[in-house]
Amino acid sequence: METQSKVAKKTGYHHGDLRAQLVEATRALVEAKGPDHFSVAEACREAGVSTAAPYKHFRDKDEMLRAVIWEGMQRHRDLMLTAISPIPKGSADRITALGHVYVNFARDEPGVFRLMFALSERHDDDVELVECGQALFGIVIQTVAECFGRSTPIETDVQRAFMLWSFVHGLSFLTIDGKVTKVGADVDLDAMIAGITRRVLPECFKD
Amino acid sequence: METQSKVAKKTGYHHGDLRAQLVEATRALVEAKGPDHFSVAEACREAGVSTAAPYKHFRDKDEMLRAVIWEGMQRHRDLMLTAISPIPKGSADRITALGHVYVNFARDEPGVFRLMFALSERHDDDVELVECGQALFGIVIQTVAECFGRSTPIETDVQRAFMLWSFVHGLSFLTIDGKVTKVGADVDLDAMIAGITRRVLPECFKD
DNA sequence: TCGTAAAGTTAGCGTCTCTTACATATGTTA
DNA sequence: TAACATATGTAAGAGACGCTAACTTTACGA
Repeated sequence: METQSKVAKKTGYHHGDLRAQLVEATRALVEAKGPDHFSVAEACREAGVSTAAPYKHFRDKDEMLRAVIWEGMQRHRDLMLTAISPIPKGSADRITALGHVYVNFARDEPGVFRLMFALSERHDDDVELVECGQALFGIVIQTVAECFGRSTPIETDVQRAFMLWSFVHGLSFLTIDGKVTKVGADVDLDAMIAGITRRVLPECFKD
Repeated sequence: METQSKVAKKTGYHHGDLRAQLVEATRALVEAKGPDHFSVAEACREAGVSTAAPYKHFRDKDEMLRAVIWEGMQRHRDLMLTAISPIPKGSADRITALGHVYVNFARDEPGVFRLMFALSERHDDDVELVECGQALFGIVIQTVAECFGRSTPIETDVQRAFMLWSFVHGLSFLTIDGKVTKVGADVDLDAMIAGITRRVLPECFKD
């Protein structure tokens, strides 16, 4: 991840990189006020330009949000790959590591997380984003397959991966929506993820 | 097209029940255009009244949405209770039945479902809604406890209930966001729910 | 029958998105 | 340095929306 606003060299009239600056402002606003309370005008104020400036870099508001989504997906993918890289292939620890990254990302960047998944109806036609999402799920499938000693996944691997995905996805939403605390139960996220991994991939825990 | 509300009797100047008519119009618009593309003005057009009329019945736009959320929660709860009532207490079938109701509700009313859970940040202070959500989760906890022959749930029941909730919650979102089809795998929702129930409550399947 | 409150209306303010027309800075070419 | 092309920025405004204020119509009980 780049620290755009710092790198950006303002040359007086021209910004060094207004596009990046606007994306960063958008991301910050989405986090601060929620995905549906973001306004282009406010992002402009933040970046110190007029309200028309963004339209030299983005077609419309949705394209600004898509840029934020795209960067978020890249970050998410990098975090996942980084998390599993030191763990030996075939280990179920890789699965729990992926689960932690998933939930942590949601907790750290709830606004972007929502944008990436919950509010993506209007971004379905963006091929790049759809492919990015598929790649993300592909990592999970691959990791599950490796737990069973397969280099190419079979159907049951996909099913198990989807089960795991559903679980951490739901857990993420319940967490960022405050349902965890609001429900009276004190939920241990780590134990939760470990528990579900053990239940979905019991064969990998026969030690 | 006029929304023919069931109760509303138009008496010329006054509506019979504009409030109910507006809630229904709001619900329909939320379903049709998504929770964040709903506008008060459009609901007014739909109901055939001026744009100022809603403010005699609702404090603001959010309160209109909250009314939709509240009705949705009531519907959701009724569906759950109806689904488990014919199934004997203690049967794990009750759990799968609850899971089906959950996912089906999300699939049938994705807009309201999103509103109820994903976008409830601003509605957290509404005590009535929070209690309604707690009651909903309470049903699941109670049903899990019954599977173990307990009438009052213990901590592990809560943990298991939360696991199940996380799963169907995530499954619901992935379904309505089209991730199920977009991911290449053909996912059988029924098998998915049955599978997770069996994994989270294995003791109940020792037949 | 009259007075009042409830439930509508119109008019309008401020804000938002996004477009159009125009202005300014920079690099290249001569 | 002059002139031009390109990239970038500004100013002004159309149209939609949320919401408020003040006025009007209707229902209903004293």
